[in-house]
Amino acid sequence: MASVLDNVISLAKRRGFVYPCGDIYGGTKAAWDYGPLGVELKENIKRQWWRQVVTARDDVVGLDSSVILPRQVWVASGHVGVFNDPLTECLSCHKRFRADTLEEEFEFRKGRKPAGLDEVPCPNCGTKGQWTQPRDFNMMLKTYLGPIEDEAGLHYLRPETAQGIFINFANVVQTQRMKPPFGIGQTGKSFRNEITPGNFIFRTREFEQMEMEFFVKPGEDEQWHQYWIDERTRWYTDLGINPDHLRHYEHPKEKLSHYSKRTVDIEFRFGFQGSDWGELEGIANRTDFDLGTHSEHSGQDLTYRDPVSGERYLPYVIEPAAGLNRSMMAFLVEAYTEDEAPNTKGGVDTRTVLRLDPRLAPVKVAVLPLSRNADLTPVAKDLASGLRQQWNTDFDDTQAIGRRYRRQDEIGTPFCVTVDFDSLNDQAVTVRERDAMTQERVAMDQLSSYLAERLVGC
RNA sequence: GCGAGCGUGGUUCAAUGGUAGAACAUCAGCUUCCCAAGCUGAUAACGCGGGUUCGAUUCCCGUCGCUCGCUCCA
Repeated sequence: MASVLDNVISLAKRRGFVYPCGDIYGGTKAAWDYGPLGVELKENIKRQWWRQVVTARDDVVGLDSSVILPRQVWVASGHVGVFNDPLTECLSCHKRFRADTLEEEFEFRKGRKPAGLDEVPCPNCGTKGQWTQPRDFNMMLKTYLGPIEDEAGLHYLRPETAQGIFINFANVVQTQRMKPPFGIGQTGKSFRNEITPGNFIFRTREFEQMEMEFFVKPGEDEQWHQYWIDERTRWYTDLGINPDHLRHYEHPKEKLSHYSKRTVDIEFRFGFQGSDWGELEGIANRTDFDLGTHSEHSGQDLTYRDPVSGERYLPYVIEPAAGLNRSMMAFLVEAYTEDEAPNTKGGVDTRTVLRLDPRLAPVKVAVLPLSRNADLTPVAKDLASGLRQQWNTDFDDTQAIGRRYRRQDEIGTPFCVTVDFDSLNDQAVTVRERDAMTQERVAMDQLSSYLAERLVGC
């Protein structure tokens, strides 16, 4: 029995949302390319995020920083240390552990340092001393700038977009005259050598983030944290996610990241095997860790001086960090529905409909001549090229009209415009709406304003 | 990276140690065609490499990819 998730994945591949990367050469592990419809959907999601978090506010500005950054940035951020764990694997049960943690725990229990890993039993299965050589698991992707591959050219691809914001904090404060509380938002690709990629586009080594760092006065951080948790949750529900399919996950204190005081995840009910829920977005209180560590490592004073009180402080940071590819998957899962629809044969068909919010739908309007015909086709083509200046518009005159409606339903197109033989006389067309399948006769010269009323924000 | 399972057109399924068959989908034509209609025709697959063999999609090995597990976290 195929799950909704399976159906969504197969629809995404079949209709050109997502393709396996490097397909013709056998593929690349857990990497995906976004097809013509996928890139539209992704861009639409990004645009809605940018609107809510950046342009619709007077206290947030945007940024687009480099993907490749020097090693020192990642030393300061803690990523070189944190993502460089020497891991060893039990030869018996194949569980992996941090080698240094194993030795520390041994010392804690026995009161002395172990002579080597040979002496340490596996915490999982108890087998003693059967370990692989500890290996570095560096989560960051390396590259070398300059033609010679040496240490001096060693750079990392960013594992998060956030650091690009922190190192530009002073630039933005100076040039934009920003005063806390204020934020800097950025979308873009990040890279992590995940141990366990998978679940379609949910976890990949190359992925796209939508992050915003909101700088506040210490002491005001907790209320702003809650504010952004609420704002960001509302964003998802406003774009059509059922609140029952969302939940908040509070990270337990002992599992918090090295930079975080409190983190709350927004999770979506994806319906994965094993655990249904998966994280869409983490909203972290990063305290003054980042500005502090960059002050220290760079030697640049990143404190903010309040011009009224004269007070100097290092702002705290509230970070809503969302995964674009994940949210695209969530919107697809949420939108996917199968209806029973009567067909002309007197039977019942399954009608697959992507009930995407019109703002997210890759195609807004499809223009369909009732049949391929020397009179109808040119009229419909003209109509389509007019609409295309404003909205992403499909034109389709193949096969039967019913089939074309279903095709558009499957990719979530909110409106289909049908040009028929009456149109040639009355200068009007039939507008068919996706969800209710209602049909309305609209004069051609009114069509643009008719659609504009129904495609607000697109 | 390790362990287990799996790889046949776009999708879902067949068959076979003697070079693959169907349905749906797609495309073209006919049909004044409003919810996957009909008729005719067409395109299209054994993941890749090696071995055994007269001959491999089938057996063996390797590799690549997918799924699940190792908690990675957007």
